[in-house]
Amino acid sequence: MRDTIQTLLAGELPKCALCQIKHIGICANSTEEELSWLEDAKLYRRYDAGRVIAFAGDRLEVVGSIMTGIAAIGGSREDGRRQTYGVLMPGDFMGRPGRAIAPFDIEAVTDIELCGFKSEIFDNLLHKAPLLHARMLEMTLDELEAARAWMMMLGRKSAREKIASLLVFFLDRQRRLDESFNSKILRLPLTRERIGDFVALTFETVSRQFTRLKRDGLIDELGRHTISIKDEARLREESGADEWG
Amino acid sequence: MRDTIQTLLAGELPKCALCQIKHIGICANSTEEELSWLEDAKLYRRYDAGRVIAFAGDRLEVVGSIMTGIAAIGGSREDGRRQTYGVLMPGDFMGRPGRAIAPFDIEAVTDIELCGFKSEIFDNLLHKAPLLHARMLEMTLDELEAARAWMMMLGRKSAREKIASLLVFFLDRQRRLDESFNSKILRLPLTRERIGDFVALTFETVSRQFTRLKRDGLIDELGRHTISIKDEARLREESGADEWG
DNA sequence: CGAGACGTTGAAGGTCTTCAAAAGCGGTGG
DNA sequence: CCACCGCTTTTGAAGACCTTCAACGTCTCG
Repeated sequence: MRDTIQTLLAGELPKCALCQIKHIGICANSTEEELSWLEDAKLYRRYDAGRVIAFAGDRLEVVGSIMTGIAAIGGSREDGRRQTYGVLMPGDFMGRPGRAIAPFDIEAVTDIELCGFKSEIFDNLLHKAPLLHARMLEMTLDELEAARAWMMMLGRKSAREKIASLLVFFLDRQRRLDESFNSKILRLPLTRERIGDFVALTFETVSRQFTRLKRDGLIDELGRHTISIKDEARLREESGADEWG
Repeated sequence: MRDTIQTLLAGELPKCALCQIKHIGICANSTEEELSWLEDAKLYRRYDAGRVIAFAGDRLEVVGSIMTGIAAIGGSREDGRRQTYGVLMPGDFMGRPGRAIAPFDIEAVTDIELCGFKSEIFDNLLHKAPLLHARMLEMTLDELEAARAWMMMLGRKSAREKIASLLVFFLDRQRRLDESFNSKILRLPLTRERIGDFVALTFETVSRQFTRLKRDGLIDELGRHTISIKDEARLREESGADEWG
């Protein structure tokens, strides 16, 4: 994070060629020409952990790809009930093209580095760059699929299944991000409350389920927010595995 | 339905110009040229009520726009738990472009007429018709937004709020479909069980909530599957209205 | 070290589910 | 036409699961 700031100050934007997420991001399928357009337009942004990047209804001036860190998309209601609708992790795209108003809250869960574009400029690029457009559609369809798989969990799973599902979900995401990574150690930088927002449980229930999963030997907690998966097969089984393929 | 079959046999496909959903469907923004391509490629399909159009994992040979009727996208698990992820109503697009395998079950809730395309042909059209592609992206983004709004309901709403939400949802959809339509009468051709799949409740709980909403004077049931909205304001209020704008 | 946020655990209570029975509705065939 | 069957719906009672309320423990950081 200090590196990035220095880099920005020095005016040396990291090259796309060196980008960690170029093979999974919005730019993954673009031609050299399209990439050069993107490279010219991009601007890095940082958001500190805990910062609300946008409240539902806000204009979102900058859209773009998460490079590092995690953001959460969610909503809340007057009485305080909250629900996380999805997470944005490295490679994911933040913001809706073609509509500047954010439909939901977006919050930086950890520190975030964004490879961003002013939203009007990105919209223009989208129109003149067909492969970028196609990738956008593909990613949106994937997200829709993921959102639907999530519904089964929200609506029909027990508390234990929900927590197991969450762990499997993040484990798979972590692995997808770094294919070489096959560790059983999961970093989960979320408070119990935020986990509850995610799977629609109270933080007390989340806590209880964690202690039971530990007691049953499926997982172990190494440090705050660091989980060791002791029995992945059973964890998957208990998550009601058929979903989110 | 007999009409349609005869029409098909006679080779007289209804013209796009006369189409009821042309202003909301996938073709809504296309140029004359793109429309002519679509018109040449289109083929009508009918599915009877109750028919499973595709099971999760099936190849979906035909994709396209729902012209009349309702389809449900959902999933189920070995133990019988089921969840509906979304409905397809006139104007909605059925099937995922670029991937022939259906990720979820698709079932015809009522009789359906589909303005369809063989999936490879549609994919090709999508590549050469930029406005069609843009519309596809727009519709997918809308669906994603709707799916996320739905999550708040699944995760955080009480049984009563869920049923109220469902009624408001279908009322709004019905009105959007036919702008002139401002009736307080809602046709809801779903069994209690299917409603339960939708909002993640058992059919018994659905039934109980309906009788309470009737008892409280918010709604009335005219006939099987026909609901009169007696107090729309309160129904909206009780649905926890901020969602699905 | 103290304050504040986060986490754990217990007990009580509420909401929804499960199990069960009966009634309503629609279609079919005698 | 009515009796009968299956499917849907309603309603009740019991029970499970999660939440709520409350207290205490733990970690981190000024």
